[in-house]
Amino acid sequence: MSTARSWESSTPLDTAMTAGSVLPRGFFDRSAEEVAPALLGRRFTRRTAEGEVTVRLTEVEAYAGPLDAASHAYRGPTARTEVMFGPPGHAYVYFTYGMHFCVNLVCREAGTASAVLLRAGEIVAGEELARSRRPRSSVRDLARGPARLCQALAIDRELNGADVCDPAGPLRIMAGDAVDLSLVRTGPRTGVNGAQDVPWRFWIDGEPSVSPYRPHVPRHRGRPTSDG
DNA sequence: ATCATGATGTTCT
DNA sequence: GAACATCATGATG
Repeated sequence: MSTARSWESSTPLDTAMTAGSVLPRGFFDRSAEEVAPALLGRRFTRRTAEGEVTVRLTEVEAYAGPLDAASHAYRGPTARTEVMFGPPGHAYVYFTYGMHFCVNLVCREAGTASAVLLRAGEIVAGEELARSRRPRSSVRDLARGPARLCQALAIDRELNGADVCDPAGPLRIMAGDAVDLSLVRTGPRTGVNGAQDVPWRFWIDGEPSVSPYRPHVPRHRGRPTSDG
């Protein structure tokens, strides 16, 4: 088949790298659906003055550009999506639902919008700091979901555009630790209102930190009613 | 476990 | 004005 699981043929670009280095920018210079499964299992580290928190990525989602009705970049560049149209290897952070942030890693060359949403991870370092940021959360739920992950890692709009391939930067994606592709599962994306059938959600089989699948349900804001 | 709903502000129409 | 790449909470099984 020409279409089935074409991402499986992608080759790791970091086999010769040591565990302490970041992924090279070239890793991101290909389509989001190729990059997404290759990110699973890798370490993603946030540094602040308080210390570092690291997650092992367990769930991601790919978004393409103008051909993907679910992508923020579908209708062309705007002030919000400017970073998505920029060079690869940078963080696209957006604010949603009036209170949450989500983070993507930008793929492909400048001018072509494509990105991978980081949906969930397992905390592997800095758990105490992560718990202080989400004091009511169980350990399992600390980074289980895209907005929770941003909370645990203290990611907000200040990090929009941050270079995740910069080894000295506040956000780093590390080389190494990729999971074997035999452990990768795929399915429809979560929480999107268009192109839901594209199987561009990727996760590691059996991981407790993977978020439960919910079909998207549009809801309008509650209105005051005249009868109370 | 699932389901329903309120919270909240930015972006785009 | 409506939608939003969501989460916490409370009800229910």
